[in-house]
Amino acid sequence: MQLTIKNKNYDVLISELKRVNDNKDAFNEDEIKSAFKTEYYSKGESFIRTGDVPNKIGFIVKGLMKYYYIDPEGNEWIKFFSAERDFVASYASFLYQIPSLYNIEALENTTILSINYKMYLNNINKLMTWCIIARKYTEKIYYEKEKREASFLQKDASERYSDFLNDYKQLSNRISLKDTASFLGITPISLSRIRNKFKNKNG
Amino acid sequence: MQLTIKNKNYDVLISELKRVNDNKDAFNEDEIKSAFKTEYYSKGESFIRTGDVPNKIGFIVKGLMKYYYIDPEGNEWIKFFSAERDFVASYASFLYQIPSLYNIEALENTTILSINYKMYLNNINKLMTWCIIARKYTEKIYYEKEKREASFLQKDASERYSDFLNDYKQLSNRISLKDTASFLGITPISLSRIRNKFKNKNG
DNA sequence: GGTTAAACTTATCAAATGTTAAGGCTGTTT
DNA sequence: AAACAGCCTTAACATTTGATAAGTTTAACC
Repeated sequence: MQLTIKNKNYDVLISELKRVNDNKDAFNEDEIKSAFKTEYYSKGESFIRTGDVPNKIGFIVKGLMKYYYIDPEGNEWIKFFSAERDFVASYASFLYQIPSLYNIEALENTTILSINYKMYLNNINKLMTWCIIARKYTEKIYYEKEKREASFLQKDASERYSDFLNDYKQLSNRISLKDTASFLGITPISLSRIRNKFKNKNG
Repeated sequence: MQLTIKNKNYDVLISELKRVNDNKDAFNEDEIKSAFKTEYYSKGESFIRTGDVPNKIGFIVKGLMKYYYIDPEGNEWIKFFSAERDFVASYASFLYQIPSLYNIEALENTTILSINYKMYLNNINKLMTWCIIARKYTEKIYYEKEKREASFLQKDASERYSDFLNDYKQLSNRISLKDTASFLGITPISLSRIRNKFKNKNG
């Protein structure tokens, strides 16, 4: 029974890897199973803590996680959300094996498949397919950062909120106002005001 | 004579590629010369224009370029500066072969070595070394975007300006107030006020 | 040398966002 | 049921930033 569930988890990962690799059959289940282990994180538990050197990358089978910085005043600033079929990692810190600049924490009970640094290095340096996948993943998250940069440069908080509702349509109702504000780089109070304006405009 | 100059240009590129590739000798001059062509851009000329599908990536031998969005009101918002020994590209658009979302323009007379899309694809898909270099380059610019995201989330304009002076020590006096403000996501007037405050504090 | 255009500064007022404080609502704990 | 904590809203005031306008400096051009 447990085995069946685990196989399903691996199926999700394999189908995602295949998709990224242009649906070429470059992986078999045994390869994946030996590299990735299943882990569970309850709501509120951390996948990575600020200051730790990350030793793994995860793939989310089910659930939702937030990435956040903590500033000198102790405030959280969320840089990213990851949900089903996303990878989850303090990526730059993992690559350079330096302390993570941010926490990654489960917002819901979350199931992941994780691969450790040693296994990652073996794969990335020896297998062209893995290198392609790693590069494409990096390109994807780079593109997301680039879009986010553009919105910080050009748009005010109202516009960024409006974009957030579009970009994270399905996810946005799983995320609290406080966390949404944190993601937008404003205070919860400011976001509450913005919502109020929207309500008055559209109602 | 011209040949000598060109060889020097290639030397800079080769040494940079070697550095990225952990100083392994994976390139020879002929390989590089057949892939990269020398181009010159005068101050004010564009390397890529908004809306064009980028057909090349450049390596700056000498000079300085700015990357900028143009918003609906016609204002420039600078996302990045590239100078000597940097690659220069509308990278995401180049990779996906979609129209560039921003302009890249020379702030000084600039010499680059450029590689076109076809040549890039040949190399990236066949040669492991190129794949590694492309991945590392992507990782590097991703890391820069990540730092920039953190500063937009956590810091106000004064702090961002102060960080800019540190991060771009050598470059900052080659960049105008207007362009600096644009890079920081504020108006030139606002930056002028911030400078004034700094002056009064430290003088 | 004089003209012009662009860059930079300063001032004033308006709008957006932060800060502090208070109160309501919800779900949890005891 | 009562107490409590966390989330959300609202209000009042302070600060930051934007918008407009005017004036100065700088640099380029004729």
